[in-house]
Amino acid sequence: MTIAPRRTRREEIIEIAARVFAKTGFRATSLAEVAAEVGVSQPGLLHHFKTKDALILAVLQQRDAEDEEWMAGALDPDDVTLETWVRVIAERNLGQPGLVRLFTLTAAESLDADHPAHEYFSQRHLHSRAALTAIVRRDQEAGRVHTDLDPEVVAIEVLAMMNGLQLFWLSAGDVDLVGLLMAHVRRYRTGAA
Amino acid sequence: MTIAPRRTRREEIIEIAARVFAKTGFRATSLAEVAAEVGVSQPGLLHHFKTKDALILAVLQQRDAEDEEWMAGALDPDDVTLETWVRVIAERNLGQPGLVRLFTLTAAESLDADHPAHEYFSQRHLHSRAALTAIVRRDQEAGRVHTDLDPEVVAIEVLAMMNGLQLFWLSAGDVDLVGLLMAHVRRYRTGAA
DNA sequence: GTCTATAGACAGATAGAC
DNA sequence: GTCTATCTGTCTATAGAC
Repeated sequence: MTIAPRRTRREEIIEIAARVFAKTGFRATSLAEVAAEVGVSQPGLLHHFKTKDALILAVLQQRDAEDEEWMAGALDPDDVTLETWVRVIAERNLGQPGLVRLFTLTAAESLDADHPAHEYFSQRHLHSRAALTAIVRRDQEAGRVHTDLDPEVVAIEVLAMMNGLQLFWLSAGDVDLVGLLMAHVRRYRTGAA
Repeated sequence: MTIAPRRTRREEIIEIAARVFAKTGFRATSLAEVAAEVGVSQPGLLHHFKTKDALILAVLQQRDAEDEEWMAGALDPDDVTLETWVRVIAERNLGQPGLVRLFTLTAAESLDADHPAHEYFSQRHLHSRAALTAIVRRDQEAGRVHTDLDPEVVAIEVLAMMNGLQLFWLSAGDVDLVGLLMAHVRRYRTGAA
């Protein structure tokens, strides 16, 4: 007899906190707001996360873990190309503006060295760049991407474009996130104009 | 006999507030922090700006006014090209990481409709896109940029790339902001690979 | 595991003296 | 134009009952 996969209160808090932090960021959001959304008292919330800092870190790590799990299901690691990688992420983000906003806002906030997620985002940026560089390099070896391009440059360009377009997309609503990204990425293709 | 251009207290406050808001953003920064840096009491600061909201708006508008004035001196409006426009802005930003951070952080914060600068940044984004689109269109007419590209798409791509690269540049320090931007923009050139 | 109560610090804004 | 004093509200975190 299997036990039904019941969502723990901790998981529930993380999910709701992600939504609330996405609106006003970490620093300007009070634990009381999160607690009210969850339906517990504010000290009740602190029973599950000792400090506010611990909560935002748990939120970010949980989201990364879910993304990683989802990516593993959506893409065969041996078969990832720059174009498939970008498409899969962009299409997923399209349906989750709240999460995009959480990361856009928290990444900017965390530029401050005193921010609890400062180190987290520094590492995240470096890790993203390295991971995408590896994908680009393999595309070049397979003849899919121009070999006279520096793979590290392509990687940072693509990531910058994703972040930058997301800000406009969140701001305006007339932005074709997936279309613009794919059009951009196609220009790295061998044989592109 | 000319009167020496004396900096008013109001201007001094705006300049210092820009620096303080750049570190922790608008919402998480207290008026007391700004006042302490200026060297006045917190009510003394509110004598010059009735509310905190009024202060951030004054800061942003002042910075825009200074940028516009500086641009007018650096570029002949009849002679601006995509490449010169991007180079001039990127090289200026290189020497003002604090201001770049102020706009990066405040733009993200202001995605919230309740933020005092929400409308300001919405308009700013639209205005930037329109202005750069016009420059690209003129480049196309002069044969400097591929005519099979949509000028609105080029404009939003370039702005997204600028914003995105600035975030990495602020985060990591190993990012060649000007070099990466110019390399990107050159790909729109007629005759580019 | 969740609550009430509260400590202790800090917020933005106002009143009124000088 | 700048100050001190203060109002009123909010914040994170803790203590301790149930």
